[in-house]
Amino acid sequence: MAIDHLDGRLIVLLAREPRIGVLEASRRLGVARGTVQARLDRLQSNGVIRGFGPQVDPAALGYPVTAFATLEIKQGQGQDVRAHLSTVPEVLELHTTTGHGDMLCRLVARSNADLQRVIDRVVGFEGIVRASTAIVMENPVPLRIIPLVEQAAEDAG
Amino acid sequence: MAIDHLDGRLIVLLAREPRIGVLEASRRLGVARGTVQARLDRLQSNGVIRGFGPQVDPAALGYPVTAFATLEIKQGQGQDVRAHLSTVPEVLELHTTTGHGDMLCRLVARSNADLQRVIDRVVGFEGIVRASTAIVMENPVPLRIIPLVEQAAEDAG
DNA sequence: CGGTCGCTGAGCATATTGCCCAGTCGCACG
DNA sequence: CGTGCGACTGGGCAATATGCTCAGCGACCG
Repeated sequence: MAIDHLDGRLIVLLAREPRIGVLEASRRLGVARGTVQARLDRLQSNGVIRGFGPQVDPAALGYPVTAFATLEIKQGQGQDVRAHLSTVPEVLELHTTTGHGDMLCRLVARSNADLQRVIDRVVGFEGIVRASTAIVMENPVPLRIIPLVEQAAEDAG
Repeated sequence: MAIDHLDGRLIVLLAREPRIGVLEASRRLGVARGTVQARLDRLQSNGVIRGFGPQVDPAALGYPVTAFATLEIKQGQGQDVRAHLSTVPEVLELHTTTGHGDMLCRLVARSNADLQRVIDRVVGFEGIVRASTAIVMENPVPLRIIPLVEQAAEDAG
């Protein structure tokens, strides 16, 4: 669960240059190939590295509009709402939260007009009392993990 | 920018089994290796596939608490606030939005108590008028892209 | 009709992988 | 203090994948 400095360097290296293989990574890090193999295996079985799936840009797919919707759910309808939302392709992510709303979801759409269709589909479900949507204008900090990995590596030595 | 059915199958295949190479992918898809190579190159230069970086789980790194903070910014302080937030490792993502708040950011922390420290650091900056935080309890739909890719592939043929 | 484009199937040299081994080092434990 | 364990090293090996090239073929378009 805790990662050391070498783990941190490995993850950062892979994040920056994903195409390099184990051999090249071992050269960059100055350690033996077997070490990199072992570390990678451990990080993956630990769950620290969940996988190396392709990072797809919804905008390039034709969905340039992103929005966050805060949903208020009728008591006891949580399960149904989750099932409903998971069937909507434009729902990229769904969380249940504390605070004003009960759920927060990330949506994408083909345009602002299309966003209306998506929202209608999202909230067109009994159990959702109210929805409040915030459209994303800019994304100054795209989803990132490197700083946190470096932090974790330092904390652990 | 638009993807066809083969592109869609390729992306979905890579998302499900990232470790397979070009050759294995061509076998699974029933097309020639060169075709897969060409499609992959095109998808990457298109920006549809941004890369194959490791997907790191913050929880496994020791940051099991996720929260979303809505920030209200003093007029004209946007740039400074962005720069400030980008220096905080626990800020995984930052968006500027329409609606009640001006910005929405995703935070992680080592515990609920640690979240207080993170929030203090985030809002401890002149220019941030008010912050409202929602702690994530469950994540019924983790960040996903496959359904959207399938949708896009069908739309385009 | 000619030209272009995408896909196929193949070949080839090179690089990488997965797997094995013996040897070294640091360290905790008895 | 000695022992055993775990991690890392450096090497070797067969099998596999890669990057690259090529000719052929069918579809489409001007």
